[in-house]
Amino acid sequence: MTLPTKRIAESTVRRLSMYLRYLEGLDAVGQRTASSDELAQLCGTTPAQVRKDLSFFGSFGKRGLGYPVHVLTERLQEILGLRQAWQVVIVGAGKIGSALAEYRGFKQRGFQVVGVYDKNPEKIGRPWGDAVVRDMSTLASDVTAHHVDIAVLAIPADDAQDVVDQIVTAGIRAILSFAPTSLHVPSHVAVKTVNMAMELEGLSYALTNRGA
Amino acid sequence: MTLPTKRIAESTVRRLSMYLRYLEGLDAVGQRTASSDELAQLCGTTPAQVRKDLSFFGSFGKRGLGYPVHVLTERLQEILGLRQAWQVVIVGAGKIGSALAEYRGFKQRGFQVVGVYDKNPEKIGRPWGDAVVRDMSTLASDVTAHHVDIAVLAIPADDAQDVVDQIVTAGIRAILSFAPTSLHVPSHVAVKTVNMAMELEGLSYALTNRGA
DNA sequence: ATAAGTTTGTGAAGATTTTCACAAGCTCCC
DNA sequence: GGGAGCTTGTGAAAATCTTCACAAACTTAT
Repeated sequence: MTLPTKRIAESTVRRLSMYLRYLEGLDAVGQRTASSDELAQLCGTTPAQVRKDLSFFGSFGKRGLGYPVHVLTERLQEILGLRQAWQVVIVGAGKIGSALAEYRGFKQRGFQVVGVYDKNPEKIGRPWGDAVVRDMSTLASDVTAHHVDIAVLAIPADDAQDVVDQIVTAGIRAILSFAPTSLHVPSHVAVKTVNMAMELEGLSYALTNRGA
Repeated sequence: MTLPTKRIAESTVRRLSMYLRYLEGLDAVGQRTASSDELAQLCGTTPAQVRKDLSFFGSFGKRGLGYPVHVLTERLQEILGLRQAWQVVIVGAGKIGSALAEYRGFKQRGFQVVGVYDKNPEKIGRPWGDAVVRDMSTLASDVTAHHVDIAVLAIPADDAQDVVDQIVTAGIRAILSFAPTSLHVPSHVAVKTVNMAMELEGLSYALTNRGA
């Protein structure tokens, strides 16, 4: 069904995700079609970029009219793999993991939190959202037993690689890390890192060198 | 002092930030020099990339030896604008803002939280870290009065553009947004957006299309 | 002092991503 | 039904970013 002949750039996938967000909004208010120009303005990109991105996956639009909102919404969900449920564990029962689990769009889009883990004895056993914080020592075996797809790492940088090695061995397939460190994984495991310090430092750079 | 003749790519700046993180670590344990190869392995990039990135700002290394850790650390801090204090406000007194303010590297690198804002009357006036949550209606005037440099937005997508417009008018120069929406600002304002949903969807895409 | 062994700095080549530009196709109105 | 007016889809061009490859320069050993 989804058969992009070439490898799709990460930047393209990020934009697809953004198109989807706005298309869902347009669909909700009953708008039937949207042009590449309209999508581009909403997403802060260019019409040509929108058309090119979508063209990798087929031709959905009608010339003279634009793209059918509802159809394209479903197609993007399919392309992005959002029409199925993913099993997610959150590692680190702190503020970040909590913020993520709280975010309504999270569950809505098929990301099911099946476990929360921490190594701090004071946190283990405590209720946490719908779940209970479990001992990190059971993480690896749980990942294997429940076929967990994605692990969200919200733990200190120094602990991150060790946990990654464990869950990779246990069969994890994707990792979203908030630890400010680079992670080494085999090539079949997908990794994204969100590094807040890096973003802030990017702003600091921009403020410092704005004239140049 | 810092005079990169060309515009520096955002990806380069992100890597500089990462080099700095590891260099600080090496410096702390007393290592005197580091080769491009060592830095590349730590950061998950290539030696050529490291050398190219650093070469934009001058030649810091010694052939046959590598880069002087301490000198390069200071130079990168300077380049990234981290040898001065930035005034930061956090908008939205929720989990994300709290996680950020809690992060020790935050203050350590010169990002001073001078105010936390929320529009929820139940939160206004409550203690929050070292500060007290203030009414969002005072945000704009505070930004102007205290020459705030950076605003961290941890609020719902629907509220984001409105707040952005206010603080831009009030003189903000940089924004780090966690709201899952694109923001429109004049070109003299720097913006970074961290979109967790987008990252997760990127992983979903990778899981779905891993074979291709 | 010399030779052997490293490692930087950097033009040039290569790869990737974005933008351009326009033919082809669709709608709507008269 | 035909023409005016939009909008897509897409090769090709342009821009951007990464990798290559090697001379130059430094260290260390002898």
